Amino acid sequence: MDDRSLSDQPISTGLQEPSDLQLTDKQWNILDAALAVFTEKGFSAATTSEIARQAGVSEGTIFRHFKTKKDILLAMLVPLIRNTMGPKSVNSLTQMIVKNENLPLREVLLMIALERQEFLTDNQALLRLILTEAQYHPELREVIIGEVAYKSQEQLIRLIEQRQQKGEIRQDLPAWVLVRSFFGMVVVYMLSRVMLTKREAGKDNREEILKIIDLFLNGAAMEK
Amino acid sequence: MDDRSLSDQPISTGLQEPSDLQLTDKQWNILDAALAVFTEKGFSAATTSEIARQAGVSEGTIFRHFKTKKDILLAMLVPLIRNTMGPKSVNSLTQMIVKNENLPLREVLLMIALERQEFLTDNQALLRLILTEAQYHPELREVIIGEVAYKSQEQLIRLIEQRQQKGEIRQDLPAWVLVRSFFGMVVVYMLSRVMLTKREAGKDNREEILKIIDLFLNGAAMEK
Amino acid sequence: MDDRSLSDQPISTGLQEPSDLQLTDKQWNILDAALAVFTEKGFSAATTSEIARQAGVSEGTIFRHFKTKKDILLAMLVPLIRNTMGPKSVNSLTQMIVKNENLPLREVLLMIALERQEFLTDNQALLRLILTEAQYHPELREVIIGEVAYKSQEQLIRLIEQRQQKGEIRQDLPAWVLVRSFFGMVVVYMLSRVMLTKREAGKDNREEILKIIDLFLNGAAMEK
Amino acid sequence: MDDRSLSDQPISTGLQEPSDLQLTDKQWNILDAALAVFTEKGFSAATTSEIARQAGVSEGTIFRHFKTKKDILLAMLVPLIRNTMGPKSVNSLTQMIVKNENLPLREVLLMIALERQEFLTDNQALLRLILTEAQYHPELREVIIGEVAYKSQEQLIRLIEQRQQKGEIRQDLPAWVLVRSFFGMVVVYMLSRVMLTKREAGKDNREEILKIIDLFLNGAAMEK
DNA sequence: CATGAATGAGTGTTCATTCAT
DNA sequence: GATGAATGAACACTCATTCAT
Repeated sequence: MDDRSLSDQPISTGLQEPSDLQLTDKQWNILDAALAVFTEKGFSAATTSEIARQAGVSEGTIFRHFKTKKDILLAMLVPLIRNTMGPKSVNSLTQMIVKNENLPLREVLLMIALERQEFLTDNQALLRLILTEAQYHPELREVIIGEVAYKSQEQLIRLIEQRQQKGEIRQDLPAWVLVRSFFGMVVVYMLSRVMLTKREAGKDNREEILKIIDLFLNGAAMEK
Repeated sequence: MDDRSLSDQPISTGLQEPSDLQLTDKQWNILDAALAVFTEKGFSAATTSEIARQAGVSEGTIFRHFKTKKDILLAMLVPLIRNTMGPKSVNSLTQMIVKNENLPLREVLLMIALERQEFLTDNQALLRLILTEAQYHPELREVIIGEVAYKSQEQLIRLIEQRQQKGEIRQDLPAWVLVRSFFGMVVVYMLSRVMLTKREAGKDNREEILKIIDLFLNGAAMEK
Repeated sequence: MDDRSLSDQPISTGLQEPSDLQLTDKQWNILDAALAVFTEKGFSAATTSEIARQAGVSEGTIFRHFKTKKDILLAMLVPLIRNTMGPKSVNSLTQMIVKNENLPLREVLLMIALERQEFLTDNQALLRLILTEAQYHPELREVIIGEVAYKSQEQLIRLIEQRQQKGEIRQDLPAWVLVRSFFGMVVVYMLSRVMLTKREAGKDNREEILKIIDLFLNGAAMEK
Repeated sequence: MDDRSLSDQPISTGLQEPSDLQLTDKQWNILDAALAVFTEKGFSAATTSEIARQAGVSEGTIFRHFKTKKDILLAMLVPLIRNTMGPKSVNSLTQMIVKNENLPLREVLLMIALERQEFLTDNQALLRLILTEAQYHPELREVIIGEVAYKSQEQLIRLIEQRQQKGEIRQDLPAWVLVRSFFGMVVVYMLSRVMLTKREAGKDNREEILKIIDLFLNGAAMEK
């Protein structure tokens, strides 16, 4: 599975409908090529000529549609985040939370974790690009925080508060502490899995995730 | 607070003693300037001419001391990680763990978290550079994993296993799950604090960290 | 007489028809300038910036057409040798030999010598460049030997063997000894003429060449 | 046999006696290294730092003794030619001519050719350097012509005229035509031997040279 | 006198951007 | 609108030459 092509990536479906964003076929070709080249080399080491070649257009054409190289990056990433990655993340969270209001929290957290894991695996290269370039392009940083981080956190906070009201969850800790902690536990586990191991991606790690959820719910201390 | 200059950064103290690494004053100047420029622009977008200007030397001088631009990066980062960042992290962990064997775990975890927080705050820009460039330079990746990540994790695992034997900590979860989870909770909290807020760095957040530790030890679930 | 510009040089007529070699005007300009600069300074001391200036193009343009400086040299010299210098030499020899089968050898040798002299005079600077750079570029060396030296020698051997069969020429010496010797006599005479004297090129030296041919045919020894 | 080191080369013996030329040990080291580097890379592609390294001195020292890189070249080549190569060539010719006044010309020419061949073989790289750089440095050109070419030719002319007076050699051709022709025959034979073949240097080619001398003396034409 | 670190102009080469066609 | 040749400033890197020690 090639996670470098917008057309093959789950995340890119939003862009496949050009009318959505008033993008012509040609512009879409360019952004698709840009995604591939930027993710492989990084923004700075990528060249517009390679993007042009991969897009099957001339270099001149690129600059007819996008004023600068930076514009290509932002024109590609910002809508991707705003229209696809953000909504997709938020909606899937919302649905899982709403649909499963009566499921044990443990089950819901597992679903969320597995879904996040799939997302991270499928979009590894893209996420790496986004996080790297966010350092140098504040526009990007703001979109990520505003459209993905903040909104996702909101949904998780909703979940936690829901369960706090139900009495399933401690009420003496602010919801955001619980949310960020859970997120941190899961993400660090996933990253270490991706970075440190060569285990094939398919291997089922549901058991390991369940251990983390158990830890989150019941704590590390010996039960009194 | 300028966290871009080696001379102002705690982490760089190891390098400030040139004899340690056989670095001349001039070489040190260059690496100091390189840190500033690489940190600001990233490796690829940084130019040797700007490094030269900031170091107050000619461009030729840079290449008398370092064969390529990439060599500058690695000559700066690898010793920094290997000789300073790594040992510093590992030793402070080791000491805190050994010295406080009889302190409640909660206290030890607080000390560790606060110390990590200080480290992260003081070396923010440097850490960002290291993690970004680790993507493109496997040498760097290996040093980080080998000299910092792996060794630090080992110390924390020692701590957890010590407390498991004492019966303070559950024994039905592998130590590494506990370690990575705690690490994830704390780091994501700190990162969100750094990225999302404008609160001045000085503000005491001991209370918040204690909440996270409470969560880690006692879990999110309502006590039965 | 400017023997440094392709456009003024007989040898370059083949290149002046760009279609022959798929060379655009601009590429031809660059190669023309390259010939001038390489000839004047030698390959190593010539700079691409001077070639650009003389070609009336920007330095970037040069590298759009030729990947490296060495490529410029070879793109200029190899076709010149292969398509122009080589065929021209070989064909004119062949024609002189075939057309004048019944002329006395003395007359044929004179024609050949005069033609070689004209060639050498017209292409002095170019020949000097080729022979100099052949030391450092084996590709060039091979082309010269294969396309000019070997093929020209073959024609002369044909002539000699033809005359040996007719009984005009001694048969107790191998043809190649006769050929290389004649060639050596003539070339050294011409080089010394070019290098050592200030006589204008136009001066008729037919008498002197005839003496050399006489020597070649009849030997230096007093007739018995 | 390393023909790149002055100390191993017949030609360099003249320079081994520093007092001859007021050269200190250090200067001699530099020139020795310069010879090696210049012959390998050519003047332009050679670097002063490599010369310094091979000479075992610092780069600064080089420029204390020789104002510019070009000065090194000329300081090395000009005395080499003037004091060693020239005299050696001329003297050996003179001796062979004077000592063997009564030997058949054929024998004398053979001795001369063999001696020239040895010289050329022993000093191949040096000769290539000299001829190449003579193009760009008129000082060099003048020394070669004045100290070697002209003086050597004079000796050969003396030989020829001696034999003309004895009635061994035709008197209807100017001596210089005979000399240059003989020289051309022999040199082109030797060059083609060096350039075109891989036969080991040691192989005896006395027979082939004798054929050339036979040709020179008796001519190519069938004897009437 | 010797050193070698420092220099800075210059090298071949790249690349984002422009613009005539 | 699309092209791709042309640009020229910038790039990483080199090297003959200088000069403080």
